Amino acid sequence: MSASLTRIKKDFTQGLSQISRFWGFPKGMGAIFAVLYLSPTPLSLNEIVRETGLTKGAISTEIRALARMGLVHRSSRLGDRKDYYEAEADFYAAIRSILKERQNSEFDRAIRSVQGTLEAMEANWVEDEEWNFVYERVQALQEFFDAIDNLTKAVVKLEKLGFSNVTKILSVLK
Amino acid sequence: MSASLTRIKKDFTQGLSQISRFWGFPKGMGAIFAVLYLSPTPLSLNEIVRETGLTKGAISTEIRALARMGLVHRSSRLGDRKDYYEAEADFYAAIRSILKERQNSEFDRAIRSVQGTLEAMEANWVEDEEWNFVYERVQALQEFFDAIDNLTKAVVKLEKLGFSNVTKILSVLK
DNA sequence: TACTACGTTTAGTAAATACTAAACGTTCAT
DNA sequence: ATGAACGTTTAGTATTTACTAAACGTAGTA
Repeated sequence: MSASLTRIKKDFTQGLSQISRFWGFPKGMGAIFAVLYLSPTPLSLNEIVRETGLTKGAISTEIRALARMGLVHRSSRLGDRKDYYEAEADFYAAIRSILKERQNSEFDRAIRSVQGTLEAMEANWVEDEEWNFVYERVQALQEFFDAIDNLTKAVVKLEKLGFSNVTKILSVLK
Repeated sequence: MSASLTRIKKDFTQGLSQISRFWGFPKGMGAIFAVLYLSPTPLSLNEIVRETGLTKGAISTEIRALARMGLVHRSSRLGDRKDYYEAEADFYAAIRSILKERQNSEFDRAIRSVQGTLEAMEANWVEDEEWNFVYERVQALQEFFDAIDNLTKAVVKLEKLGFSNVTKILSVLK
């Protein structure tokens, strides 16, 4: 591999690390994805260790998260005990996968607690100005969450969220 | 204020704190927003201190971030040195505001670094199989980022991203 | 002028998170 | 069976982030 290619890869990896951190993920996660994304062939765990400088343990746990999000895929070869990982190169597929994963997450638990607040108020109603105000506000938030939820569900259901769909959306929003 | 209303507010605040953390923000930020969101009247900094249990300093810095995102608004009253804060109740407006804010963020810097990688490769081209592969991958990522960027720009430009627009999008995606 | 009621900044602390090093269990080869 | 090459788990550490307490600057008030 040429010297400049090594440098290119390093820069790119650093860029993705920052993006990863921006979205609240460990920067190592971005680095792992970057290394896999730029590799023409699937890599073993130890190869990722070599490329990223992280330890096996860290990679083991973080790559599981990446796999759960559908950003990397694990595969194994016959007669080879190593696991191999490769990056998902279709980002639209990845988005759908991430949204799907999100459904089971802590986020939805919190959203359901808002729903719960609403139900608790209805079950034990108090006729009071402030009570009314609070109820309306909580209800508005819940409706907003519902809209978002429907949107993500629609996206997840698409067989393919491709370029064409994005442009379709863009045209509607014009 | 009735005892049960206090409890309702506390539960709700806790829920928003978790949602805040999920999105990578301090949980205090969610708590501050929740308190303002459920308050019929704008609150002063010291009132927020009382409601959240956080200190002035923390609230001062975090509320500035909230204001930058357009999630709260600061106002002042004549003959009153206190600042008053109220929550933005229109979440669609808030989303647009957040996306706008994002433009100047660390995220865009990182994205531009991907663009930079691409340009560096073009400026110093090497005819090589792996070089080609890497170039195509980086290019694909950059195109993806562009699509996202256009999407957010379109949303920001809408005079109002309301419920109706969301349903419009939903119908296109069907 | 000094005093008070503010919001902000700063310096230090507590808490959460990412990561390392090493022990562990499993599978396959000898 | 023993050992080597794996991925995983765990316990501890380093780093980052959120937060507190207190000093500070400013503007209005007496």
